[in-house]
Amino acid sequence: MKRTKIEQLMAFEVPAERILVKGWVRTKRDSKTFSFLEINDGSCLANLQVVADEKLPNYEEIRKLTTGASVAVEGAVVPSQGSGQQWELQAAVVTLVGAAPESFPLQKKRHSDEFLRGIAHLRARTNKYSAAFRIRSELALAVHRFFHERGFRYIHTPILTASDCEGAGELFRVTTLPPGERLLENDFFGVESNLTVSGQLEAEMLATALGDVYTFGPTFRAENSNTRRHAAEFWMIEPEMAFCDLQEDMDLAEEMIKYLANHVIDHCADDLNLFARFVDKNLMAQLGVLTGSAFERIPYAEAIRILEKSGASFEYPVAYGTDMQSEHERFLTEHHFKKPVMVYDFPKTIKPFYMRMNDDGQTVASMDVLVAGIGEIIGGSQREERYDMLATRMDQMGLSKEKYWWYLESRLYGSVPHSGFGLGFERLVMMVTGISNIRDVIPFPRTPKNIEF
RNA sequence: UCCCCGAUAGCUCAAUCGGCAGAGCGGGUGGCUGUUAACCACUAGGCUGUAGGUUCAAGUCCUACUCGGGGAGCCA
Repeated sequence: MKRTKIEQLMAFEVPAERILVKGWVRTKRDSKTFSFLEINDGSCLANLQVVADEKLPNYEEIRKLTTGASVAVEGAVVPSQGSGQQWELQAAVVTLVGAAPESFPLQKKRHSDEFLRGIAHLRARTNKYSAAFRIRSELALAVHRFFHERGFRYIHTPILTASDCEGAGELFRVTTLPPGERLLENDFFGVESNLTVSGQLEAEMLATALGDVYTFGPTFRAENSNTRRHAAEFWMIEPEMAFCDLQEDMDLAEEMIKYLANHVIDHCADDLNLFARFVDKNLMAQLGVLTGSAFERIPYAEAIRILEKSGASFEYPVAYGTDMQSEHERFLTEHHFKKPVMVYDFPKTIKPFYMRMNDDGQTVASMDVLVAGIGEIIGGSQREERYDMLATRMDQMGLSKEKYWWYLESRLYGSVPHSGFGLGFERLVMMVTGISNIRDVIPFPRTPKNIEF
């Protein structure tokens, strides 16, 4: 008999004579002559209540089942006599698939996130983490749907690269040299190579061929960051659009965030409800603001003026020409505007070489999207498409035009205005679930000194 | 990397001024009950993160280290 997933069973409209369910025991309650088993198979948040009667030939064994054991149950789906669930499974056959000794660390009680991080191989069996990873899966699907519906092509950019100065942080070296060997010409690629910190430069090449493209893949940063919103390995979504200016870039960023949030609201109601009840009481209100209001758009210079006139006391001074600190970003999005804010046209001195120079010669066509609780969730820009201007900027910032010859050359042949941005996928999952630590939205997170699982 | 906080039973946490190491949950045993964070009784479970130091006496005070959390920087 083919097994029925609990998610499907919960949607039954009429009883069923015989079905097969397989899953893990979440808890067991014993009566005098029978036992209730709560079975979860990961297909949804809900458990299935199984009624196992003492007449079953292996009832002695069932009586000894503990939390964590895996079982297969065959029986009839009937309306539940108790309240709390519509259906229950009247067991005809209960088979123990894998026992769980009393050392099983997950109990039917609340555990701390810190404890669960130490048992990452088991924590997905809890309500909170299975819900988080189901939402993560659903969000990934929604990303592809969003772009597909708009005629974007999904492209795969290299994970191994020789780029070493894209201005996006420290790099993980990749080598096949034995320890101690230092001769780069003997290395696999013959040059220094690293894990990618961004697929943007390659995505630009594809955008100027396919039109609208996006990447969605792993990204690696060797920064020694110890915060709740940084990981050494994370997934990034990077759309890149030909014939697109900064305004259109911001339009897409706003539309995308709203689309993704709405998708989860529409498709993950049960899982989302868990987070709204137990993780972040303000979650639904936050998502309402996110999906229901136009994002504020202000130039960097105006953001600085607002901060200067705010009267708020900041630990770090507000000054034109410097990067905004976390506290400044939080003030803008959480206190001043109370909704997502897009800051654009940053001074050229604090942004990378590839961003398009504005007519004022001082600012570049860049933008950050700031949201409450997370901070910067998107960073993007219109790219410098003018060959001479790009070459000048590379010289000014000390980049090798020889090494990036192909990037520069793309501006020589049919160059077009184009724009794109990077969206941190994990920060998106955090935003939608209210989970406050990035380590809890990645099944097996990689952070400094943490690669055990 | 810097600043702050923490580490006590399998888990979540108590332990007053430095004075006998505690509870709930989970485990085991027995009871009760169409139960649903089930309930009731009994029971086992500890080198208080590691290494030093102060003291008649350290979970508690001091030093170093390890691990964890929060904040900052870097960014997505």
